[in-house]
Amino acid sequence: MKIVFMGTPEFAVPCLKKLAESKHEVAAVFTQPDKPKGRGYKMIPTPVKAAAEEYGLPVYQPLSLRKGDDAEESMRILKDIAPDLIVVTAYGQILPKEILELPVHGCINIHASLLPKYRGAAPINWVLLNGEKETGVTSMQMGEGLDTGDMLIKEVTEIGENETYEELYSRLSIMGGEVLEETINALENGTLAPEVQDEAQTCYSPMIKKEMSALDFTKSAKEIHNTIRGVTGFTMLEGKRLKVFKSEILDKIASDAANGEIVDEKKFTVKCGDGGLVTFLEVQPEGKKRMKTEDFLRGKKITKGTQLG
RNA sequence: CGCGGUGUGGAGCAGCUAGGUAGCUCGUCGGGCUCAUAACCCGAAGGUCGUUGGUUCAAAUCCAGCCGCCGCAA
Repeated sequence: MKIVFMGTPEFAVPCLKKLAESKHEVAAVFTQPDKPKGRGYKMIPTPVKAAAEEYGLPVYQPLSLRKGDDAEESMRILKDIAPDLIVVTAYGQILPKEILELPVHGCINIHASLLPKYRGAAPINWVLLNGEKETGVTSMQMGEGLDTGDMLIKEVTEIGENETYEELYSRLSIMGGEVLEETINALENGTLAPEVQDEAQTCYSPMIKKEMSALDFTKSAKEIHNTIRGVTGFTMLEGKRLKVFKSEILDKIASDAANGEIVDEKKFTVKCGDGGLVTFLEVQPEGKKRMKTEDFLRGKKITKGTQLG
């Protein structure tokens, strides 16, 4: 089949690789325009662009597919290619109806959740924030609504108790590639069984905002742990920002410490709102590298009773 | 040229804004103690102080450029 791929972040790369290494022809790759990013506003190519270039695939980066000159240009290119299928994985743009209906087999999307739950932009974060026990990847036939299309293939995986966003993200992206492969095989064999999403079970996962990662020690140990896992927590230690990448919940309950107080300066354990205790395992001080707590504590002395936040 | 921080033995840091040949916690190696231990005691190895140039009798410490890493911001 002649396929056009659309995707942007790291998550989409395994899908692109599967396609590029398959017997199918990847006629074009669409990805978001490069953006100045990070210190010094360096222009960074999107991960998908970088991967596409490794395979020598033609890359297009229209500002928009819905309006403007870029949209018209893109439409012309797509019509010219006349793909049998368009695969979309975390592209970051809404496709207009003309494009959805252009390929013979329409457009297929790989989504990082068990639809119809967690439709939307940030399913992986929200699954962790909500402390879900399992999640997965779903492929679907794209319709006009956001993540509302008929489901094709679904794969489930368990979430580890201390699993973080980064870890789950990379696992799901690999699963995404596998689900895509299966979906395309089934499509070719005519064995796909589209399933309509049950609207009653729907829930959305909106984009993450910066404030959401601030640790609120009046909340329970579980909520704090889930915040750290889902969006990376941060708090203030002696007036400086401290990011928290990894943590674990202790079985013990704190005695009489205040919320957000360090109760074990040897392990960096903090008391939470419900009396539960959370130990930070990996942190990053302002202006410093990310490091394990044990390394951090070698250089920085913290004392029992210090208040965070 | 967006703002700011930082670069010191294997790891994390101090020292630097009062220039004078490097220190702490941990790790490593050797030995000891212990029923035993990731515990404790004694000892050792290991650093061109990111890089280039400048000031100086003398620079990790002052000045300039460069490189790298990080926070904020997008």
